[in-house]
Amino acid sequence: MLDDRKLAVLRAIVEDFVSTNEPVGSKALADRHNLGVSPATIRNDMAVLEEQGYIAQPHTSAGRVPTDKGYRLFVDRLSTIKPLSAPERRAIETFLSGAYDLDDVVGRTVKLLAQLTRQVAVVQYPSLTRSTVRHVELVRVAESRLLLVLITDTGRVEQRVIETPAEISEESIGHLRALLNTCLDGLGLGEVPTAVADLPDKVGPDERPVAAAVLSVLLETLVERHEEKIVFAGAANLAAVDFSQSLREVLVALEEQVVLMRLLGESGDSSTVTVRIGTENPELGLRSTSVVAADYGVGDLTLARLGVLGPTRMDYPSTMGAVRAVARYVGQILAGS
Amino acid sequence: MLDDRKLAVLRAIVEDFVSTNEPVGSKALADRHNLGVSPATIRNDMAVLEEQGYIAQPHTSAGRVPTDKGYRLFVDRLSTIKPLSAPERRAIETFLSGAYDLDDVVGRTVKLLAQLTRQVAVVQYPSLTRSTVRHVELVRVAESRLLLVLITDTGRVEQRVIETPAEISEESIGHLRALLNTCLDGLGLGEVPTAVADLPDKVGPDERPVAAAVLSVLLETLVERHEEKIVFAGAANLAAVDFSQSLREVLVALEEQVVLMRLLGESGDSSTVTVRIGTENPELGLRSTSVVAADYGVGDLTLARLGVLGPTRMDYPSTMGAVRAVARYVGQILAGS
DNA sequence: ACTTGGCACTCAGGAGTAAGGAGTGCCAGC
DNA sequence: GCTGGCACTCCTTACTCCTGAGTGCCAAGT
Repeated sequence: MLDDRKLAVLRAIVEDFVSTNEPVGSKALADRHNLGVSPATIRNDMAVLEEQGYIAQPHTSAGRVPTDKGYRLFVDRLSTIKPLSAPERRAIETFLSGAYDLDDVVGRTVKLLAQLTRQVAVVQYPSLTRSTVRHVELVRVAESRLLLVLITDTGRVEQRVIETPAEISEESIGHLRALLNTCLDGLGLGEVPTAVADLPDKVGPDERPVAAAVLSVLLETLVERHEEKIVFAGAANLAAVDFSQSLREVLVALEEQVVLMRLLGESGDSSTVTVRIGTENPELGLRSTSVVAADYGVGDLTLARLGVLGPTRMDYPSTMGAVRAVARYVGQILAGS
Repeated sequence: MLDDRKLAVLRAIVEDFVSTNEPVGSKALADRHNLGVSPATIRNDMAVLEEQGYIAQPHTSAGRVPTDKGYRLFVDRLSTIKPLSAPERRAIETFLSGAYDLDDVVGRTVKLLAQLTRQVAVVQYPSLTRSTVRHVELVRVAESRLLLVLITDTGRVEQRVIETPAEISEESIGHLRALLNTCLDGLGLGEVPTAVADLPDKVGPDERPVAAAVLSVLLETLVERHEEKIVFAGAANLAAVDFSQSLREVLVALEEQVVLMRLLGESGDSSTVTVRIGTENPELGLRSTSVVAADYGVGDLTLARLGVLGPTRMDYPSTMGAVRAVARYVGQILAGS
């Protein structure tokens, strides 16, 4: 249906439009790319491409602009992910390895990705549900107040205050702490609820109310934090490209955790980097943006996702390269800490 | 120099300009406010006000617009902070009291303030240096790895991993923990360094290297986290008002922690709410924005600052009211937790 | 059957012009 | 010292015209 030359024309249109941000015409194409044919021939090809919905013209006598469908074809078949340069890789590595806790890793990652792509970067915190328990700590902070600290293997630390129904001895706390740790050590957080279900039966009757209180807070922590945390950076980069009046809509969307969540989407099945273009996007108001996202994790374990949001008119090969590279390095950093 | 009527005229100009965003003329003033004089008289007053630098006209034959100096006079002498309505207060209270840890309090506060003022809200995390130690915890997470958890009275929890030079027994850890807590309990964080200086001398020779390692990490934590964390929300509100091309500059400034820091400024000496207008602002690129900020804290103790950033053309009385109210409620919430 | 040059046509965007109107400054009178 | 009147400024909007990039189509060439 579309021969090689027509595909080459489409690729050229995408590339030119991305770099110039202006509708590209047949003459310009013939000049800048050596396709070996005359503008008239290109015009014929363009007519076909337009008929098939890959390109469109803003108004009758203007050049052509890729449609979402056109970008899709470009991403799927006409481009390859562009790896970062060696200096860029080194820069990423040194910048990320300077981080000293999870917050810092995530914070640095999102800034880095924003800077690298000159777009808005979005990073999801490593999922709690897929981590395992490294340690549980109980600390008495007042007569009838405990602090529960939950440390996971991904470096995440959750803490919650527990109001106990009665005063408790240091002894009881020690007992409970030991019990919890033997019970939970190394368990996936998803398994915690079943593992601790019988905890109150294992302690003496005096300690039972306290154990129950601890338990309920522990479970609550797992549930409430299930709504994952997610951050973004680089909003200023939005102002650079011309988003006309929809800029506001984009900013609104960015400030809504739930929307960001949906934006990154589900873990991609086959390829490492997934791309969602324009109207493929679930959100209204983000119809003119694309999202390039990838999973990151330690080894085979996927922990969360990160990605980039920008105008549909973006440099996909480079952006995909940056996202993939950063995802990998974050995984490495997390594995090492 | 400026009689009462001229001040009234200035006030009217500020109010009208804030609500309409258009240069205000003498006729409109006479109509909308009943100043009891004719447009011609107002014109004479306006000429004086302009000569003194309180107002300016964008071009000959346009209405007048307040200058930074004019806003300053308005804020200082012509307006009073507008208290929030009872429903608003209730909404704040219920919304904030739903928070369950410090991160959540700060997160909710910044969103709330942004929504309330329809501008960009900025909240600084409670200062570590002014808090006191509530509890120090040492947890063994591996053979030669400790986790140091520092809990302050403001609910802030800092944790750091310590690589110990040698293996250590649970016993030693317990000893060190006890020592640290008796040493530090209730102390201001600023006093910690001197208080723990002689710690290695108090333990047995075997434990000395471990104690030293713990100590250095503890001090490091205090220092590194001194660079305060600060967050903002409501960037979308910027897009609503017309910032022309400087929007980008504002967004850039917002993403820079240091700039945000300077923006909130020093704790105000006399009044509760401080206002910095336009060029009074230290940052280039924020020349057309104003910052309304206030301290918040528990009781007499100032913990940090929060505020709002918006166009110089903002509703100062309402904004100041919102900032003051939110600051108070955050203090209450922190005191209660 | 495809490619090519030629040509008439379309239409967005900029320049130039004109009318309208809001607002001012000044002056003379009360 | 306030007020109405009046001439003047100049921004804003609307309208027109023109230019040029780009197209679609056709007939001729390979």
